[in-house]
Amino acid sequence: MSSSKRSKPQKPGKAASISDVARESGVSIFTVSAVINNKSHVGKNLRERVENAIQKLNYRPNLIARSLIKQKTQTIGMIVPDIVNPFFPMVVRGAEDAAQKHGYNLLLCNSDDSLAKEETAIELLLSKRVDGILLTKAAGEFSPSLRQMIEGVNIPFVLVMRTYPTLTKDAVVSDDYQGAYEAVCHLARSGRRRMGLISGPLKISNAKERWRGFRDALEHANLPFDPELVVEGDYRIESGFRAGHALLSHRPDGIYVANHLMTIGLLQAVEEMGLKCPEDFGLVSFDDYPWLGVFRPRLTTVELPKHQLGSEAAELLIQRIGGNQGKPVLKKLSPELRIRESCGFAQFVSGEHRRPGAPEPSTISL
Amino acid sequence: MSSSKRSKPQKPGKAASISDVARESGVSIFTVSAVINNKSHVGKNLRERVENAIQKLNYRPNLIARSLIKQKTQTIGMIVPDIVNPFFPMVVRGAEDAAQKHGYNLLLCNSDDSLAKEETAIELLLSKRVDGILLTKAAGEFSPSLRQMIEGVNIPFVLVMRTYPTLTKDAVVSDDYQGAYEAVCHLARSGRRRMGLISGPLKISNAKERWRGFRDALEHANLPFDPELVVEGDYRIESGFRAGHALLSHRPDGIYVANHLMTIGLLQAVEEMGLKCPEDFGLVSFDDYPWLGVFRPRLTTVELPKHQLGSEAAELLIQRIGGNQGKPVLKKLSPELRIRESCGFAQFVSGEHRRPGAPEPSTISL
DNA sequence: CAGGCGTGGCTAAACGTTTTGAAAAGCATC
DNA sequence: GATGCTTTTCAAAACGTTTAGCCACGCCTG
Repeated sequence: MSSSKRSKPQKPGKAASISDVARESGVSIFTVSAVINNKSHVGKNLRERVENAIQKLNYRPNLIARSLIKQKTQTIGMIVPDIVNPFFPMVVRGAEDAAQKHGYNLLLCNSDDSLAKEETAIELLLSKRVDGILLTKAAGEFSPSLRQMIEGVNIPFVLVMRTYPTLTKDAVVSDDYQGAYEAVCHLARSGRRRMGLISGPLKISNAKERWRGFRDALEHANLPFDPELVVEGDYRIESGFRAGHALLSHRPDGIYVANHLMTIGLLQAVEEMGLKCPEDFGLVSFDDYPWLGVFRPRLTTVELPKHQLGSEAAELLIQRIGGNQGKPVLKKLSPELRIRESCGFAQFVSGEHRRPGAPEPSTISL
Repeated sequence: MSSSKRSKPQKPGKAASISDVARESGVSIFTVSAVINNKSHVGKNLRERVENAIQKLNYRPNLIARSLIKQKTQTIGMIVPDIVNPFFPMVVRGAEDAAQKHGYNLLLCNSDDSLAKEETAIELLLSKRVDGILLTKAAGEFSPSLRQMIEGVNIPFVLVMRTYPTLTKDAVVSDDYQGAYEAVCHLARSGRRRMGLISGPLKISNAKERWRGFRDALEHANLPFDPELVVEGDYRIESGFRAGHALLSHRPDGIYVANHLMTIGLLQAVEEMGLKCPEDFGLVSFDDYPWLGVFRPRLTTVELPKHQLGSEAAELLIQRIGGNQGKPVLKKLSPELRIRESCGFAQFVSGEHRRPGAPEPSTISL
């Protein structure tokens, strides 16, 4: 109750500050702070007084001020190409869950796979002093100045889904090579011979990996690699549609598509051309989604552990933030081949309809 | 170059601060600050010296410190039930685009439609002193203490997609009543008589609105409202599946489903029961998605302007942050009926396949 | 030459926390 | 009563900005 030296009264519209609480309960700021962070060395008596004042004033510590002094914001920045691409929500969710668990929040940015937007986003995140950044890098190099910035300031980065040759940072990716390899091997096992690929942009690491997996699987199966049967798309629906037209005109009997959106485009092209899957060609796609249950034919896919990808990346980042030094780590998560109808491997396909949530009809964990 | 009184040297691992720049360029902190915020009153000479120093030190203003003094973080919090629900990514994207445009960032939280998680999230966002909050409210009341907190601290909220009776805040929603009304009218026009509804949780405003639209459309069409033909789901796939089984056993000849995920579940039930759409019943769903192009039959849907929903909400919020006082606003955005095959309104369905990106076969803007 | 005024720059206070170093208080021991 | 040891409390410095208030200077005006 006694008046401190320079305590100003709390303004009406403003949230209470720690000094308001101190004044209200007649103790010093230090004691209030101690109570908040419940340090042991506060007397029962005072602690109660302070807690009452906190209740009464509806006090809530200002984390901005805390961030300033602690030099930690408990926030991590996450940059994805586009949250609307159905691949990313689950990754973001995984990251958010892990972040949450450790008391971090997620500042989300979309780069649209544009280097310029990516740079702007990173600069902003650095200015906001996030504790670390999860980055699904757009294709292309950082500008030298940004690069210098990144090296200079000492906050950890973890690359998600895409590695980058000249960027020696931690990365959490799916084993895309393996996924593609198994997918194509499976097509070969089901009797396909003229194998086509709708690839992602080869400047992006995972597209390149899937391309390599495709190629090596052909070699392994003693099948020819025909450049005519490889079309590069950009991971979007429209490009899958165009690539589908281009590819199907060469009559492959097996197609592997490197992501879900392009598969949607492809299937539209397929219908337009009056072709049938799996009769005319076998199909394996990447990424699995709940709504695939409604697609006909049921798609054989290589499913990536999307949630895990996000959560492990966040966990790793948080470890780094916590001071865990050491060489950059490359973590590869195993994809999982889910065999359904579109590959034409009939014996694997159970006739009964699968209830939602029930186990997959056939699953090969790679 | 001259030594200031109490300037400490920059530590190696740390990012440069404004005082480092001041020392480097031999001016006061004030001048550096003026240059950064390019105030007019700085001489050309000094300005250049300062800019060089900024370059050299790779200086980047600390927005945390700025936030502390300006009492603005240039950050808005956004709480959605689950970013993995395909409805929300586009809404979030809309919000992010608008936020970005005005120099704000998005702090994203998932509530899983749980009141507890929602409260935790709001408290955290308030502590982090976001400038405003975009909220898709979970069903249920705020706890009194949180409510008091929200009223006390003076930051604006904008409700997204869902209003809430006892919460007099701004809201941006879709006109769900109208959307449902038109959907059901359309089913009636195409000759359906026994109309069924798979509804969302009626505690959620938009589910209730869609329910009302359904009921009134029946009345308008002189059709009976049969409680047996109304099943309440929870907006998830699984519930659509169960609701589908329950509903179809009563043989409706027209079904309106209140969101996309439940439609997926329904379609699985439909197949399992060996029924055909649109032969056995007409179907209209809510929300449109790119992958619907692959669904058969093509779904007639009521599309919501998802991106706009997010961006208008963010714009409104930012206006409020900017000090725009006034009564709470309720903004309703018009949905759009996209007629395809599933409603069985054959004459509207063009035979040719629609290319991606091409205009919809038939669109009725409500 | 006094007074007024714009220009360009500075000092210092403020924002709301954490934390260091020290002091006061309580208590047992010598 | 001095000494030492804990326990409890405090005042003040820091974090990196913005900004109000002030001052020195030069120029014009009367």
